[in-house]
Amino acid sequence: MRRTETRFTEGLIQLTVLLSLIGVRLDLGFYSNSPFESTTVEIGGGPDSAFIHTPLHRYRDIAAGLHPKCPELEDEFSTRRLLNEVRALGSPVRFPTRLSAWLVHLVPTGTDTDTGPEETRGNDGDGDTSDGTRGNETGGHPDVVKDEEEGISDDSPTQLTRSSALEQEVLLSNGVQLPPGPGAEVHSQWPDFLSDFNEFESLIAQHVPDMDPISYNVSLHDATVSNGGDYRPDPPRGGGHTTPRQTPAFFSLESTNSSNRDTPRAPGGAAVALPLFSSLGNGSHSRVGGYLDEAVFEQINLLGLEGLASVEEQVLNAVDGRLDAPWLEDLDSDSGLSLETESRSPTSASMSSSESFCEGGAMGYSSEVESLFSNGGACASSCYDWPRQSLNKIIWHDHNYSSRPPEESKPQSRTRYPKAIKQEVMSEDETGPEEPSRDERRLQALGLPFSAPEIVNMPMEDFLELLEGQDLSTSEATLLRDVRRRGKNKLAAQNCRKRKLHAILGLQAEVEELIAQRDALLRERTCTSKALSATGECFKTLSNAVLRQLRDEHGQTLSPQQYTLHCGTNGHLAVRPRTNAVKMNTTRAKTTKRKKDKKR
DNA sequence: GATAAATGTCATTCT
DNA sequence: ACAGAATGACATTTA
Repeated sequence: MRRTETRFTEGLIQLTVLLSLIGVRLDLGFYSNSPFESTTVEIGGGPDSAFIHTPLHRYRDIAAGLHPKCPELEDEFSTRRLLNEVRALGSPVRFPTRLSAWLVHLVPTGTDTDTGPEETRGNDGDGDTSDGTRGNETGGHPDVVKDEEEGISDDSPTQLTRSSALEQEVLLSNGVQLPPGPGAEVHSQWPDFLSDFNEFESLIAQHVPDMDPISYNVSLHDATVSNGGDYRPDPPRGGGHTTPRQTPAFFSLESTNSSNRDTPRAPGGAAVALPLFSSLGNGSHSRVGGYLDEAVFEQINLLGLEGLASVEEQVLNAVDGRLDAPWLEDLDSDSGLSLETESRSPTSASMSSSESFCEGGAMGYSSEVESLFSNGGACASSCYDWPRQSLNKIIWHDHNYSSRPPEESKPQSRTRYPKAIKQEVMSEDETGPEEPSRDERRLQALGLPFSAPEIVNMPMEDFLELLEGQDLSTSEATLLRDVRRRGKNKLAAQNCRKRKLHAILGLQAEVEELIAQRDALLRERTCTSKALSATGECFKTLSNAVLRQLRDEHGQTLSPQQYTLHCGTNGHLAVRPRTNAVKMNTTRAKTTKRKKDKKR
């Protein structure tokens, strides 16, 4: 019977928490790993009994984030603090790493291909020198490094100018010749592409660090580059290799029917290379290194095939999403989402109970909850309207529930309960001394020279001496024992209620925190999705532009409807017929679309 | 007087 | 064995 009651009541608390979450699972699992588990009284013996029968004061201690007897518990909160620090590092939406990639080489078709440019041969050589030059890619470009560090300024006009200048410099060093031709209008679009490519850069950046900035063999035997634009000066041929500061990484553009990738130049084909000037591998790796993996390339390939909105719109959406992302502020600010709850709770916990109570107790959880409402929990508070007033009203902090003299405990109780406050004011200031309790009256009736508080609080030894030395009758001794027992039980009941209240508040605050966290994660996901979509659109546009520059063996342009650029997981760019890709990706696209529809 | 909240008390379990 | 803490349930007090 007793066990059932305990299970029921504590189960109600859990149920309340779970219901409050509405979809958010409050995982109290870490409690089970807590050192408290060993001290938990396992009455039922069932698999969940360790949790169910955990006394409320243990929740209190856990919620406070610190337990004087179990400092190991801090490990669990240190994990949260670490998470907070990681999240404070920034948003995955804005990738600080600078990366520029563009088509540098226009290979004339026909006889010119036989005397192919130096970089075609040099591509192989670049691989030899890449290791030594790679580390200087960004080191030689303080501006780029600065962009990496600042991260947000890389789409500024000056950045584009710098990219163009750097591009020319590399071209000169590579001896790339760009004959003027009718493709000028296409080349003039490169700065725009590069600008739009900002989002895409970071995606490639995730893979390039592991790849030597070598020039991959150009095996585009079926593809050539059309005549280039005239916006770029003609660098001297045979310029040799790249300078140490600007080691380009060349992605191979290869048609899928190319049998030999390693062939420097396939017969009848032309070489084309995409130099990748990257600030990668310089220690200033993207701060979101873990966000992008191989799957991103698949996403890009998918996105590139899907009909998305215009590039400008996508980019603007991404930018807007970044600028309007309140979750960033949440992460940066000391919001309710802030995991500083753990860092502050110990502070309040370490505070003596007398401090927290005598000074009004408006700290610790109260401030945390207020911060939840004022900062982080905008959505949370709107969706889950916790009664703020009630929260503020009943949040108090007594991390020391042990027995104390009633002279100390009574004011606490009066502070907590308005009725008691009035009672105190009336009794002491207006109506004189407080009315004696029933036990007090009984003691007075017996003529015993001890007050009830004295009997309750005196040491057991003194109490026993009192019983023996006063020559009391059995009933009198029983009365004294009862008075002492009731008095102690009264204090215990008060402490128990405080603990229970505090535990509920702790769980309530935890729920608030989790709701705010969920809200932030949802916003983060939205922003990331926008950024990914924009990146895919950029990639699509850039791919189309690249394909328009290419020619097959018949001198025909590669139609973007027929071919597509494919990002390999190793960083390779390959030209592939679209039919296979469409077939292969259609299923994935449908799956993705179904998922999106489900979310809507 | 009814009601809800606060508080006290009892029974029980556990340390 | 006993004191005392903890706590659910119920009783009492109070506004």
